[in-house]
Amino acid sequence: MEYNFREIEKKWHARWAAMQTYKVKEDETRKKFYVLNMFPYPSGAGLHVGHPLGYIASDIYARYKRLQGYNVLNPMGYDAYGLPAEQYAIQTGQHPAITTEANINRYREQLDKIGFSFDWSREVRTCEPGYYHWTQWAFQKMFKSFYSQAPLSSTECDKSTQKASARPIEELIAYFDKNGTEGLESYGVSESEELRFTAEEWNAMSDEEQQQVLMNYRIAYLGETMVNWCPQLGTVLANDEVVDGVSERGGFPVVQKRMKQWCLRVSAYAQRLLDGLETIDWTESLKETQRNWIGRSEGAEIEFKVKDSDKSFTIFTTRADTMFGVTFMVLAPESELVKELTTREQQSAVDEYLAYVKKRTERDRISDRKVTGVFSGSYAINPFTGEANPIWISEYVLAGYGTGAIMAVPAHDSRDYAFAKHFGLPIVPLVEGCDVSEESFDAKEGIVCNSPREGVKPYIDFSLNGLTIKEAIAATKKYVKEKGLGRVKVNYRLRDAIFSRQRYWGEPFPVYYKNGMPQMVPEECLPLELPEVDKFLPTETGEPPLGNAKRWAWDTKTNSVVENSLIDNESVFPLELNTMPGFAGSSAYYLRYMDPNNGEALVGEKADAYWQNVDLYVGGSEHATGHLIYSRFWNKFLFDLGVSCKEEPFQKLVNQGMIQGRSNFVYRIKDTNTFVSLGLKDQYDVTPLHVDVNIVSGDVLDLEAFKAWRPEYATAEFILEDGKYVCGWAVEKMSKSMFNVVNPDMIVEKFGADTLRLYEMFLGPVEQAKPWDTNGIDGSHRFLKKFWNMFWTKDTFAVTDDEPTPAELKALHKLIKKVTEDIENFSYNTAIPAFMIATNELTQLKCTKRAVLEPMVVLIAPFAPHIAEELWEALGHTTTVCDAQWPVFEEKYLVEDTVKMMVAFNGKTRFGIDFPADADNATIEAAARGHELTPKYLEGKQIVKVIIVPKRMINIVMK
RNA sequence: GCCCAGAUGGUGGAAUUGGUAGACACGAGGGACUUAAAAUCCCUUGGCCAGUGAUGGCCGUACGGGUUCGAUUCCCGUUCCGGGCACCA
Repeated sequence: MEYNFREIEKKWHARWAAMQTYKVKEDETRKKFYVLNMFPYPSGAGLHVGHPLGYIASDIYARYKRLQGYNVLNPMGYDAYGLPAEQYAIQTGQHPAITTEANINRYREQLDKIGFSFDWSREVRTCEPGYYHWTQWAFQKMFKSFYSQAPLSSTECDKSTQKASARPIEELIAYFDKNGTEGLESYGVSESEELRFTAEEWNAMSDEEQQQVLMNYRIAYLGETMVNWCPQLGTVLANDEVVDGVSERGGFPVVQKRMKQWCLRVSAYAQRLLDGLETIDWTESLKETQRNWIGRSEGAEIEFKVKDSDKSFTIFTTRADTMFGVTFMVLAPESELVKELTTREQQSAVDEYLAYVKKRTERDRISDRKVTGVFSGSYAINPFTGEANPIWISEYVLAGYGTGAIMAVPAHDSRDYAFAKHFGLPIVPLVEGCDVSEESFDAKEGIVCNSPREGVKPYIDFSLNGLTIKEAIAATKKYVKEKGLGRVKVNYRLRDAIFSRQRYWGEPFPVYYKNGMPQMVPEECLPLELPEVDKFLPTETGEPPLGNAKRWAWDTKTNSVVENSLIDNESVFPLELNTMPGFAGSSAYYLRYMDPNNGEALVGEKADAYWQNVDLYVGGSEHATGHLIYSRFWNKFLFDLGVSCKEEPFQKLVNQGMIQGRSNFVYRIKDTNTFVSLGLKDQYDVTPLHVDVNIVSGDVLDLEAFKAWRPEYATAEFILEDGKYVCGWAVEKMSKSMFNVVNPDMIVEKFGADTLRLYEMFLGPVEQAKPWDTNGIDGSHRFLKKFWNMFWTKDTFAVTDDEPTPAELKALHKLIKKVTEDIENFSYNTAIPAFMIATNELTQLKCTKRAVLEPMVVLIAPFAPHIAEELWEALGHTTTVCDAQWPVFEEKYLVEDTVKMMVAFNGKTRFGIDFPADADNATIEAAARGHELTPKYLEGKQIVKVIIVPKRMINIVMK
């Protein structure tokens, strides 16, 4: 019987669908296992062979766990909101929903061909109201929450034992009613800026004023901050969406702009996001990337008074030990202090500088890092030395980090050093023996000196001289705290996430505006559905695309969406025109899969308690500082609310490597239509041109297909070598423009899904980036044919019930051991060779025993499910192979026949003779010592020592 | 600049936690079958040297050292490639 993969695969796809083989239900009697892929954005280009890599890897694991008896959740869905569909809509007028739907259908068709064990009954799409209901709901919950280290009701003594958590905003309001902000800092309440008011002042505020104040504390808040504005995309972007100063999508320039936007107080969770990394099983490099992104730094905030003024300001430093080396101060240009501290004489110079800074884009700042700055005219008094230091303004200080102001210590900070050299400011070294004539000494090592300097009358009774830097940092912090000069502070690089996008194709905010203040659409009215618009571009007045919607106003009487024309700001109010960013919908989708059709909650308590969190998450590492931070934040928030029972959403994470394209080239002789083969190209002046890899086979060009490929090549002529045209090749990103995209459909059509699955796994470690090379696929296909042929003699099914021989059982159990270990370790690329070896061995043994072949079918089922099903059925089973039991490895079948003796002498190691395997170590050692069994070339030499090494080898060292 | 991960044949990659480096596959070469092709099967395939031959010897896991009877594996230094962060005070 021939291995007819086309029929087999078609048959089982139909049967799996009809039997709902992969549908799962919560089952208290079985242990759960949750496998998840990062859900795809359905792009118009469809899948290429790189996409399914992670899906195949996780599918193998899911099927394996299922065969081990676990109740496996393996869902799939679509991250359906996104820029490409909207850009396409702008160009063509086609509604993004239609484009997205079409793309999803195409994705589904392609995915189905590969034979995944997804439970499609749990499919989610982020753009469907039933789904984004819960995205909107979570946003509202964040609006209605604030964050603190301890409950505001807790007393002084139990504060430290309380947990940091999101809490209802009512708790904060009650506190303000009673205390104002008095004592608030001791609860560690997260805030945008530090506010001070009394209970009387609070109670005297108007409702709007109070709402304004609460924005300072809400986890989802409307904040006026510097944002990354991308004019070409017409929207703001989050930090992780900006790469090298240009937008991640499209590569358009990004400028800094002060705008009022919805933000999420991700920074409140910075410490928990950092701590949580210790509890999860991710790669070290990914954790490191997140640690860098969170960027914790411990330091001190120290207050500096302004000379001849009652003003003062605070700086942040991690080098409190360098207080005696401060020679000037620097403010960020965007700092509010600039206005306050600029003197009349310097006003015009400062204005000029601010204008210069404003017109520079992020990209300019990165590419052209020159030293710029301007003197403000004011001086600050160093609280340690009493010296007056000039206050400068420079773009090298960032407004968004620390306090937007620094103390400059040019001797020990390279940036301050460059600035001091450029503007001729003094440099005072503080470390014994350091040379600061050419560059600053930034290392945190050495012995402190000049603190205070000799001959300078110390302003305060304090000296750091003779201490190590570390000791000096600690001593200074302690002193600063005791004397009330400042406080110990931890800063994080992680910023709050900008949550508004000036776009159409995203979740609408369930928010309307009354007197300019945002109000939440009542929870029971969710979801607030995305309205229809005529145009997907911004309005003429520059409003976001939702400004084009005719029906986009909120009637508080009927609690419904009504025509804009009815807006009276009495009972009908304008709705929010921004939409949510891409990461909104992807931040909690793993929870929705647990209970996708629940109309009452994001996830029901029972479903959440059963599935808990994702055991194995597979996806690309490009989400390290985006999705994987946001969804950890989102989940922690839901954990605080009691919605999610686990603080970390993804226990183990595997990053699949990108599959790169392998491009092919033809070489055209300049100014001709003649193409020369690779080996002869150096004899001519040639231009390499990309050629479609689909008309090249084994680097040999199909000449007819090439002529037909493009009209201009119809008359092409060729200079061949050995009668063939050989193409050059290179590894590049897989992309349409390089003509190196390989479509999985074509592979499936030609070789079958099982071959594709096997080959993708065989290509190399899942985590590693590797080039796709279709040439090697024959090997995987040949293997499946061999595997199939073990079961058949001509057209009869050859499996017998005879007792297997020890050699056959050994081959089988070697395989069970290897495959089980390799799946657990995610190293499928080494499991597949084991199958090939076992198949060859058993074929040579002419093994047709059911006791051997049946477990083989189960072993291969995760990798090649279609062929496994077909053989399983042929073996007489009425249930699918998915209900089989994973074979159990038994050591007793693996006994080696012999034990080797290794002999080391004269600096070389040699293998000696074999002992019977059942000889025990002592016998072998005694025999070796007695010289009875040593080979003849060791005659007369003396045994120095005998070492027993793993694998039961005996190592004898001779002299 | 800082942090992380790497470097093995013509190619993708193996090597159980220090124990016969190059599994397995591709490619290449040779052969069998065939009118021919496809398919299938068999042999060779890291380099150098010796031998008619079975075979034997030397070198070899980016480079230079070290530890060890023994190092792709552990340690120190260097080079190169990839990834992350980067005026974050």
